[in-house]
Amino acid sequence: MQAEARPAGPGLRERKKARTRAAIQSNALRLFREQGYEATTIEQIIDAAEVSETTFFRYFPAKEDLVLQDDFDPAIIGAVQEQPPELSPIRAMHHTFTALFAGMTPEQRAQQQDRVALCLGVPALRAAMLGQFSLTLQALAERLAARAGREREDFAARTVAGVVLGIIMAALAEMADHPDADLGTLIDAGFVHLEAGLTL
Amino acid sequence: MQAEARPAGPGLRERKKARTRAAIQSNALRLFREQGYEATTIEQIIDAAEVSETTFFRYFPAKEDLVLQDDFDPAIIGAVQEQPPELSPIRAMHHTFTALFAGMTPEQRAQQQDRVALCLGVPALRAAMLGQFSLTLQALAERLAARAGREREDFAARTVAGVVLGIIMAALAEMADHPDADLGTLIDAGFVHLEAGLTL
Amino acid sequence: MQAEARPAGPGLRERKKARTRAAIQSNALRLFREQGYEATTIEQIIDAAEVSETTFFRYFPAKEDLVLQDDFDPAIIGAVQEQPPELSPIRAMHHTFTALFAGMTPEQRAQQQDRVALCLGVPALRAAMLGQFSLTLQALAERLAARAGREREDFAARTVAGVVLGIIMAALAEMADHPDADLGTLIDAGFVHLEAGLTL
Amino acid sequence: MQAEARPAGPGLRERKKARTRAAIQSNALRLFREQGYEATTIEQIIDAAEVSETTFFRYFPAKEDLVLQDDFDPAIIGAVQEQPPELSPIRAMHHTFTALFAGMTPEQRAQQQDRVALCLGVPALRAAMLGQFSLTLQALAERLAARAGREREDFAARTVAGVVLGIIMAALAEMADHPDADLGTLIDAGFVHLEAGLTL
DNA sequence: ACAACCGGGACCTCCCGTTTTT
DNA sequence: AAAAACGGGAGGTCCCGGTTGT
Repeated sequence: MQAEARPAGPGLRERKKARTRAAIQSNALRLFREQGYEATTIEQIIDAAEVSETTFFRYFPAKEDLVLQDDFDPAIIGAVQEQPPELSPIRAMHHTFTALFAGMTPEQRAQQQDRVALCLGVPALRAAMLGQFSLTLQALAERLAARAGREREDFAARTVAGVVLGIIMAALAEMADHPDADLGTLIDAGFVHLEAGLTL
Repeated sequence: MQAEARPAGPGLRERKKARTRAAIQSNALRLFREQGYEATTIEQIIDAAEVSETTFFRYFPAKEDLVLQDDFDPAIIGAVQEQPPELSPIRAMHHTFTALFAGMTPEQRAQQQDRVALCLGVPALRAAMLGQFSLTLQALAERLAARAGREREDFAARTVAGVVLGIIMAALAEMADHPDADLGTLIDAGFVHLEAGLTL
Repeated sequence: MQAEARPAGPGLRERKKARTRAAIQSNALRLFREQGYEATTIEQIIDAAEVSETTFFRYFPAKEDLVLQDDFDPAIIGAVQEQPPELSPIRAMHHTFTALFAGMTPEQRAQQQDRVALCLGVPALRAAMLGQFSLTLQALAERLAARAGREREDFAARTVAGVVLGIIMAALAEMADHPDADLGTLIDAGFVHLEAGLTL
Repeated sequence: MQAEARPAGPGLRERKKARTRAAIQSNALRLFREQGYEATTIEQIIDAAEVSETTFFRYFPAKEDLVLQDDFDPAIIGAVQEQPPELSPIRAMHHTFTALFAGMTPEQRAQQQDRVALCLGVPALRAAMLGQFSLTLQALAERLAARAGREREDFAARTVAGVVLGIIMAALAEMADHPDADLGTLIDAGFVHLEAGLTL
């Protein structure tokens, strides 16, 4: 009827669709992270998102479509933004992680320790965690590229992001052997080693 | 056991097994190329390779192993040994990859390109491939530690190995956007960038 | 058109409903012919007919209701009418097809050849084409019965119609092996053979 | 090795397969009769036959195959062989069907009646059944050609086969209107009419 | 009123571990 | 010991009835 009632935004229908879609995808990505892609069933996803199987397949015709667009855990990304722009990429990342771990409460720290131990112990979870790395790499590379005024797909930025994730992988590998080590300390040591030239 | 009976190569039985294995895998990769990974059924593969289902599952416990079980990781490990001990770890790894890609036949190169494209395109394979990375990391770290006279679980060696894998991950991420890029060239560029200080 | 107000015929609303109904059904039958019954989804039909799903189900509560009343290709039927009544049924049908193919332009001929080749090549289409035969048989039998002054459901008329369709099936089967053969020639040869007693 | 151990019959495996297959099909047809085709679910069938869903679909890739996969076509082909070679093709086919229907037990007759009624009533089955006709035509034509010392793809033989199938189609069309008519009688009448010149 | 959306359930395919037959 | 058959369970498509938004 009246024109000004719904001035700009999409109708209620559109918003509801977007919410449904987001609910499905975010729950799915969370489950993938927790259990792995293969280990997560559609049924678990629809239970978590509280939609029917039919609705699920209407939004995502195949399971893999859930992964193709990325959401992504923004904690690291956010912290990168905070670093002063004059820092070199590696130093910026080093500071990022230092700040990140310094800012964690003991409970968070303990929880993280648990989660890491869990992930390392269960092969499916380990694979899932690593599987997430490609998303993280891409998101991190984009932030680093933006920070340096480069384009999104810059390969140099990807290399930096890859090296950072490599350090995290090394730290995780170390924790598999020493479950009581501190992740933050290991990552810090990795950066130190990197900045010292990776000699042995 | 007896040494002089079959003096040099592997025995006839070994060779036959290798042939069967190669027949299955090459037919599978061809079908994957022609029809896609998901669209190819195990039945088509065993028909093409003329083996029974039982035999198939003996050689490849899961479908994804057809793509993932590679001769690449052992090849890397082996090539590391060949590098002169005075090279720094990173330079040694850089040379290792240069030599590895230089030594590949065009067919091997093409096959690798196919496998990488396959893995990047299929979420299940991508997750599985990254899952392999933790094994590669461990094996590589052990070789680097041995080379430097350090103990197996040395964290510094793991950091180096992690950084190397990070460069590979960056190269793979790049190939997801540019499928026709050459993996060897990308990895080389990654090392160059690393050795130049990872600036942006 | 209409003489005074709306004297006898159905009102505008009725006519519009009939048009909608016909649009849905004719599109559906066309798609069934082209792709087969099972292979055609309701969504394709409503897209083709440009109606909503709701409307569709109002007119046809179930998919199979689309088939129960028939439309039917009237070219052959029309041509049967033209034959002089003193011809025997088989001779009349023979002449019908001779006239039909003689009256075709080269383009029509080529197009028909293409369509036949297409249908024969795709199993779903072949089944769909044969599926139409029962409708054709019924329509043809009715015309032949009317022509002979018999009732609609006369079994003898159905037998004649069935035999005619049998000849067409034989011609189609022949074309599956010889794609460049001429359909009209084959059908003519079939009739000649039939009239000669079907000896071998 | 030893010859007399398993002299003639098929191995235990084959017999078991045949039993499984028969158990599935007979239970399915019984349920179809009791409840109708669409109203019967696969789950009910596998419960009745005590097999798993997987096994069910191994034997019958689609639900409609339960009705269509018939022993009828091979039976026709076999019976053609038995006819004395001096009979004309049409008379031979006529005798074939006469013998075929005469040789059926009342149960077989009833089962056939059921299957025909089923096929005629369900659009999906009707289309699929007619799709089978092209296979039957080809097989029949080959037998007729062999019988007359002609080559496999002989067009005259195909015409005879087509005409025979045309008579069957006419009989089926008749049964759609008169479900209690006897198929054998109708086919016989069709042949009689054909041999009398198809007049009306 | 009318379209869009959602939900339930059937059908069907595939992978892969287990059991049976040869 | 090799092959075949079986079983369980997940993914994915479709039909169609009921509800909700416009």
